Amino acid sequence: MTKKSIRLSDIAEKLNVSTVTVSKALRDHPDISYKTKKLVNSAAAEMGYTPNFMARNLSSRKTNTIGVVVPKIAHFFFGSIIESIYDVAFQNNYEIILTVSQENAARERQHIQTLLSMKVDGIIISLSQETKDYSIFDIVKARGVPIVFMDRIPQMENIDKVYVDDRGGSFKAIEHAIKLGYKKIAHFAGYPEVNIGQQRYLGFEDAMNKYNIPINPEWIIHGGFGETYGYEAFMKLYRDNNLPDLIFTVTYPVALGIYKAASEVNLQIPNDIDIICFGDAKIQKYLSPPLSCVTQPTNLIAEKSMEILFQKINNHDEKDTFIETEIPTELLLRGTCISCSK
Amino acid sequence: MTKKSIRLSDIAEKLNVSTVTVSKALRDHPDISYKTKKLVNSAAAEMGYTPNFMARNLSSRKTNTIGVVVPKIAHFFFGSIIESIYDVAFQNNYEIILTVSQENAARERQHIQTLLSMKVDGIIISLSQETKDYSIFDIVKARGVPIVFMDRIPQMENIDKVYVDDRGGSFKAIEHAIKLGYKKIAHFAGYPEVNIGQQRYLGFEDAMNKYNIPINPEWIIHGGFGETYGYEAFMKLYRDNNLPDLIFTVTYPVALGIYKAASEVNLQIPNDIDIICFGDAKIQKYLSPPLSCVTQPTNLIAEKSMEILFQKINNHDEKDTFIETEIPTELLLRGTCISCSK
DNA sequence: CTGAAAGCGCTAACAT
DNA sequence: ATGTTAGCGCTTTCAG
Repeated sequence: MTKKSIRLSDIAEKLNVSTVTVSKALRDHPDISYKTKKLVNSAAAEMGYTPNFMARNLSSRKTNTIGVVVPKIAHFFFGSIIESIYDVAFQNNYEIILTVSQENAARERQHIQTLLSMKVDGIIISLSQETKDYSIFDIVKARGVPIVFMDRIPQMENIDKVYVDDRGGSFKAIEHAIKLGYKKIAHFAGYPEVNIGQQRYLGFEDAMNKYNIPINPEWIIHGGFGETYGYEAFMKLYRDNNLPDLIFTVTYPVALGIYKAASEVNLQIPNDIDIICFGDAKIQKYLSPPLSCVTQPTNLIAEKSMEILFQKINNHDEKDTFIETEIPTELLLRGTCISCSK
Repeated sequence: MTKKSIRLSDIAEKLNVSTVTVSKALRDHPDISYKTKKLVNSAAAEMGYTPNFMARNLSSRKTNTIGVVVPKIAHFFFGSIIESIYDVAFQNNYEIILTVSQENAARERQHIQTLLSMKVDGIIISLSQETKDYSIFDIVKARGVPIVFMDRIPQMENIDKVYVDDRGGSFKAIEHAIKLGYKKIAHFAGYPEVNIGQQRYLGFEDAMNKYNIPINPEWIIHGGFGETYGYEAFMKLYRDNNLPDLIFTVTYPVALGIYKAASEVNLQIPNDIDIICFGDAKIQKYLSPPLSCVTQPTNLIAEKSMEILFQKINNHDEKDTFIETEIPTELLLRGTCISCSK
């Protein structure tokens, strides 16, 4: 069994003061004299005192803890975002309770319940790709727990959200490609029900329309956000002998799938088939050729989300104003989509 | 302010029973009749009851929570391990408190303190690369909190640990290379103070010695575990006009740095310079050529660590037996180190 | 099978 | 500047 740890009262007894004095001294409360504080602190250090968060939180009703819900971890985008969130939390003396939905809506719901049980001070969430039922968010709201939606956001009114300029970023990529001379452009579009799938498609459409390039419906392929989908979608077009000149993918793993497929059927990137994707990952620069993309500044997404959350946690008067932040993207050209050989 | 949530006593009052009855019913305690349980459960659901973890844990002295400390998140190896840990935890109804040391020893220490404060039932840790002071682990031990060391383990006696067969894996890789005909083999060896650096070096040495191949000290380069180090170490050898035929790297990011450097100076992999690395990452198969490696089965590492931890949490009698598990590795040959053109 | 009493370790509010 | 009282919401005895 876990050994009994030192309590406030143990220190108090030893010093012949009350527990309240110790409690206040340890928290640097102005009530307490410098001398007493020093005494208490050294006794605490000497005795190896560690505060009990459960007790502290129960009586203070403040946990200094933020709950985070993400669909995945072992993925560059979410990995980077989580790392930034941890950095910001650490700087502000907050702890993170990280939960992973594994793209599963039921699990996501359960995690949110747990976070409420844990009395987190606020929640940051990026939705699973199958989340349709938003009722849990009403519960969160009813509890008065601030929640910020990040990147994968629900179609709801009156929420705080941070997302990248998916539509504008896609537009930039396609416009660039068109100016290069590309006309036969396919889009591997992920799930249209998820906001990022939808918005990125719209950006694609905007650009095609602006330059009066017809969209070939056979070249708009829906599926997921992963490598397998990219691989298979490519193979289908290849088998049908219906390959475009350029493929714009909704995420970089989808592009990775195409790299694999192209190499298997001995097609050269970027000459035989060119690619550009949405989403930045360090590994792209090690690919051959290095993959060009629309960047998603993960650190900005994380920092902005945390900033909004802290604001909501600290100013409860602002309960009825909602903050919506769009993070700008940039076109990052590497070894693909830099010229058109067609 | 966070709204007041439903309490046990609210349900009790409504049902005209005691809070104890409600508490027991909700936890499916055998004391309570089926009829009462049903009544309580439906009332709880209807009223939107969420248990308060703080209160529950404070009185029960069990948190069903495991603390995890890792050096990084946005890294394939740790990302995968963490994901597996979350899976196992979820299946066993445990929560994870994940903390990130960012390879910083002071931060790591502070995180461990926090986990103790949070009264986690157990800890799983992979050390930062600069951790030298092990005294905090004595505190953990004194508190009676089970702790399992994983992959990056300290040089301590009487601890539970899980690690991959670094030495044997390295040996396998180098032996394979030698049999291919390679003799001029360099090793980018990371930090020799960290166990993985040390063991992987020893495996390299074992193989070289077994086949009587002299080790060129200029080709043993120490540094870190990241891309920059790989890049710079390679560039140094290149500038000195002192390149080997094959480089064995301590991690895959180091190999990535070499890919980048080689491409900059127009050297072809694997013909001009061949590579093999320790550590598997999905992206390796998308490199050109696909990078061969010694695998580290992340799921096994995670599962085994959790298994040991649960065992320690549940059987406190086994306090003085320590479990040491070595996870076997395999050689995964892709596009490098598959023939020797020298 | 049910409930009354006590307390987990801490902090907030109110004295002194 | 320090202490007293009360209570956070729950579970654990132990009595009925």
